[in-house]
Amino acid sequence: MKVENIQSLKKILSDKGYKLTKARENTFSALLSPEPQSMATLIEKSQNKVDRVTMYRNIDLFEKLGIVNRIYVGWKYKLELSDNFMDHHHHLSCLSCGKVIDIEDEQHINEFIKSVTDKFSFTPRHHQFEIDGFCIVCSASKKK
Amino acid sequence: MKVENIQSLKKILSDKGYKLTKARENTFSALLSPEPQSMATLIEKSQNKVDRVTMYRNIDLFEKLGIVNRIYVGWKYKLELSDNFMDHHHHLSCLSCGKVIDIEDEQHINEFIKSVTDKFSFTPRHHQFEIDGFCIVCSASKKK
DNA sequence: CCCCTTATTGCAACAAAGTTGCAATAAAAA
DNA sequence: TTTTTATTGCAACTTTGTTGCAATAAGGGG
Repeated sequence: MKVENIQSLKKILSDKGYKLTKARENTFSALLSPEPQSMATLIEKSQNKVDRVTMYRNIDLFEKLGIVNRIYVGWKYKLELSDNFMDHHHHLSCLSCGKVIDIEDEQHINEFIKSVTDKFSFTPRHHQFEIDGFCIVCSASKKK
Repeated sequence: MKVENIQSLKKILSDKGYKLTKARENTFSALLSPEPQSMATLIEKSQNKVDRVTMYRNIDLFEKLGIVNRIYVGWKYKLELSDNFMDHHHHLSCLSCGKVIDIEDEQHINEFIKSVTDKFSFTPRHHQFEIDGFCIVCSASKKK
């Protein structure tokens, strides 16, 4: 469900009976970024182009259409354009200082996902694997 | 970091220089439940025993101490008492209708976790594995 | 190209969720 | 019991997300 440009966005929308509007084009533009972004950031980037409420509604729609992923980092969620068939985020998150460490390694994971989704006839869009705990620094220190 | 009773709660707190207070006892009581609960539920359960703000502060503290886990289900987080060494939640979440399907199967996962956390000298507290996509019903239907 | 239908937008108003500063209070240590 | 220091509750505020509705703009059909 990767969106390459405005035309492919239009196709995805119209296939489901939705319209391509200026607000949706701008929503899409705001999403272009190498990093996942918070809702607040998207809203700010689109100041006086897209209304706050419309932004919420379109992000919801995009998510249902598989155009964007909502991922959790620490306590908050962020948004990003879907990229490949299966986007993913694997990280370690420190409960104390909030540091986030990204991890790679997919092999085991991919088999696991396939076996599970097949079992429920579930169509995966993206996945997220988070381990919460304490980083090497915070494991040692006493308070805070 | 499992808390068995008020005495073990007191020990965990005082070991780090925190005090055991009535508010914290009540926060702990509210957390007792077979199911993860939302912040709103905890606040409501403790009506006129613990102030809203204090509840937020103590839940934050408990999380840092590893007494509670914050888990994401669909779009919102819920809270639960830590139970074992490694709590976990694995589920499929439908982006369209919001249905959540729990999955078990740990084997691959556990090795994976160990290899990764060892590598970063990270002390795991709990983990969560979520696959977002479309359930068998929503994969078929056209809109919404 | 214009008209018509219907989805979509922006606005205003509201509801929910989370945060901050501070004076009063209650643990725990002495 | 007194003293010290963390913790609480309150009030006020910020941020985040939602709802209803009238005005507007896509896009399909003639």
